[in-house]
Amino acid sequence: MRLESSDLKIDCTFCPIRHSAICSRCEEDELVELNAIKFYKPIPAGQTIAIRGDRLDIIASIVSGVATLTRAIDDGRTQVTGLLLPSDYIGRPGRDTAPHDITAVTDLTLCCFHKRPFEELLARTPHLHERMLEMALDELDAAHEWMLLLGRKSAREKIASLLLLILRRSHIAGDGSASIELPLSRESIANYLGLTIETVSRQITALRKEGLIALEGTRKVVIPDPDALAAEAGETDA
Amino acid sequence: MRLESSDLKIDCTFCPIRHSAICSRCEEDELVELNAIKFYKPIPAGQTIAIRGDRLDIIASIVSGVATLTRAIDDGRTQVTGLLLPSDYIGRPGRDTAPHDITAVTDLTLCCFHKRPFEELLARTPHLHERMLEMALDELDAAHEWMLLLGRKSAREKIASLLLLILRRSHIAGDGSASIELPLSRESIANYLGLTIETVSRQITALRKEGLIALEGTRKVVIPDPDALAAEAGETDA
DNA sequence: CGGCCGGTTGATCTCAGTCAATGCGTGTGG
DNA sequence: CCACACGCATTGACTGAGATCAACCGGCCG
Repeated sequence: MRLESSDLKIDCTFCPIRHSAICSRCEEDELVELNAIKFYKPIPAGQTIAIRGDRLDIIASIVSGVATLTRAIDDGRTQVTGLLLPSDYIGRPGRDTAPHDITAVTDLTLCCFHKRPFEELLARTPHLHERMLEMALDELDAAHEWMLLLGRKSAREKIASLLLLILRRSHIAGDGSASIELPLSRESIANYLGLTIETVSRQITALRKEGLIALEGTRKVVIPDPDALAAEAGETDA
Repeated sequence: MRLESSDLKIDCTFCPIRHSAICSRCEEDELVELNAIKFYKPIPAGQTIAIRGDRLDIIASIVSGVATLTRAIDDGRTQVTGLLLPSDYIGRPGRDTAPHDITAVTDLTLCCFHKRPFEELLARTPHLHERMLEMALDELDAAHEWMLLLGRKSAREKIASLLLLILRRSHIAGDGSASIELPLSRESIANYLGLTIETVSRQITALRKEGLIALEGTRKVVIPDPDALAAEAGETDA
């Protein structure tokens, strides 16, 4: 791993992820301790942050930007197993190596901690521990949801589900219609949905021709009626 | 949820999952506290333990038996999102409702805790917290591995991978060959692998005809050469 | 201007799904 | 004790969704 040196330090009070990241349950005094050992790290789009099996001795929250977790089979098949958005974290207390490849999709700002001091702090800060467990369980639920998508949904349902996922996580509560910016390339989308780029392209075109979505350029998607799209996504529930 | 009353209580010292469950990191005094609030509950095979969205106010470790987690779409499509074996746990501190259906596949013995007292204990027992976080992260890794399988592997690779998974988790280290007992019906296997029962059946037959496995009845599988099967599973790594 | 990269579109193929029949083991009732 | 039915698994014939192979388009950069 090539994350070592500190740069600037921003007061946690003004941090955009202050109330949703691993630190969100921390009191002032706990924040001070975290602040003492944190350092920011910018990562350019496209850069590999970790490779499966690599030693990884930091824990880091995503302050801004998007990253992916991927697993691959040696013949080139690849599966994106997770999408990391601001407030999500990278790295594992108690683990020395990365369980997947981690790649910056867009330019990224990370709020990093070296593993050892972080683990020490974790051991005596239940608020931190609590929040990390909660986030891990949330991620687990999201992974299970995605397993349903990968194992049982059609290509069209997969695309619709992805668009809704991104819409929800960017929660720009428009009155009815909404528009989203896809952080992922067609190839990454395919690898996230367990499809090929051609199928992704075709399904997006199909949804466009049916008026369920509109495209502005190749990355911006307008969703005139999210509920109609949800019906296409095979959603029963929230 | 219909888990309320206590039955017999076994001393944790003799518990088969003492060293792998959520309590595995606990000291003697911590075990005493856990013991004070625990109760065992037998569940017959086939019984539904929780339904997605249901109130679930226990945390429970599986002492013996096998259970599945499933997510479903209303039209009948179903995905098994997790296989729970002895030492795995059910329920979530900090969550009131079940995020998936939980079903007993075989007869089950659960070691249960009511949520409130458990959470209190958790808050002042870092060993417990630590272990739960570790287990959640392990489960997350397993889920990501399974996403690779669901999104990218062929039917044959899926079957081979499942057989190896069960072989490994039952770790009856045979010298070379090995045999396993499938806890799941063909239907559950299909729902775990994102296939249909017909495809499962055909692929098992194919592996049998090629001598990669042998069947004894419909549930017992002999694997003469696990490495050869691993090659069919599309495995690069451990 | 030309090449490259990412995306789209088209033609064809194939793996797994669907529909349907059959086999097999177990438990039930005559 | 046998007959039957029911649930689970296997096998076969056919179909179709999505993969594969291939051409093409448009923006960007050298």
